[in-house]
Amino acid sequence: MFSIGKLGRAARVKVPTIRYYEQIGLLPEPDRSAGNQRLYPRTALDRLAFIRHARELGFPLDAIRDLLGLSDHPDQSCAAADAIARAQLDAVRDRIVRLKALEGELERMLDQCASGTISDCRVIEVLGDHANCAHDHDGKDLG
Amino acid sequence: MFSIGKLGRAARVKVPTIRYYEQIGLLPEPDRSAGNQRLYPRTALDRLAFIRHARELGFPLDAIRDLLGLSDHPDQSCAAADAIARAQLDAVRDRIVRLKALEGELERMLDQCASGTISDCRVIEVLGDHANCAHDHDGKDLG
DNA sequence: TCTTGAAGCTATAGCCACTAGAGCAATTAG
DNA sequence: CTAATTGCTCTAGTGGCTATAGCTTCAAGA
Repeated sequence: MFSIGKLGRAARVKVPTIRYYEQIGLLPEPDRSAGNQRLYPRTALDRLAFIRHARELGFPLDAIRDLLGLSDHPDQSCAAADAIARAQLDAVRDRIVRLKALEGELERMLDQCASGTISDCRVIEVLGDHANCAHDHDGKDLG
Repeated sequence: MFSIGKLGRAARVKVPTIRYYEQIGLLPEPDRSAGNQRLYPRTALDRLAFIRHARELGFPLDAIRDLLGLSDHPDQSCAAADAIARAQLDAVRDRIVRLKALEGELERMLDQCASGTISDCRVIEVLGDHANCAHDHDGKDLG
């Protein structure tokens, strides 16, 4: 049995994050010690490591909830898990495309800056006038 | 003079967002009509367009606040504006690198999925065991 | 056994940049 | 004049945590 701190170190997840996952129902409520402290079985480590790894791959917690549900039913088809991962891959690719457009725009803007005064600063000017831009940009990647 | 709705349409910014920008001090409080409705001068459109464009380029509102402050002082050096834009470019490049690593990991995971049952699903397995991974990933791009 | 410090507990608030909704007042088009 | 649209304020919610306050429990050393 692990304390929450040991579990957190083992899975490399911060203690408040574990409590948060419990609060939103991603981790089951564990038993408590006589002094009301959480005591986790070994299986909690697997589940938490799964969550952490999926988070590192950018899956939102809702998708992780689904994946955890699937992993509890080993006999079913993995088509659903595949679909979730594929959606995540699509989302990641989408963000890369948009960020590359932003990168190009910022590069262009900075290339034109002659480091003079604000009044002839291309950075400020470009920001003030969309017509200076090469692309459209839709601002959906501003986390 | 614009109503808030006309201003929003002109700058392509949603009305509640304009009120939010006012609330956090990014836009000055405008005069009101006899019936307490906001009335904006033409200059508000420039300022709002500037904000929207900077947001589309991924600048956080705090950086935009600084840029707006700079654009109000056209005689100063544009070095500060340049630095803000450069920091934003660095941040964008950083996110692209991390997202590409995630993309590769997800691709590998999906390539290995033979579409069988959950019990031999590589997607679930890879998520459960970090040792299957090619890279480290640090989970800092999960917005 | 006592003590001290680390680790645990709950509850609340904050982060970013909005978005949604309730319930009402003002304006505008027909 | 009426009905539709737009506006107003206020509150709460989003995602995924993180931080703080004020308390209790536990583990290790003297």
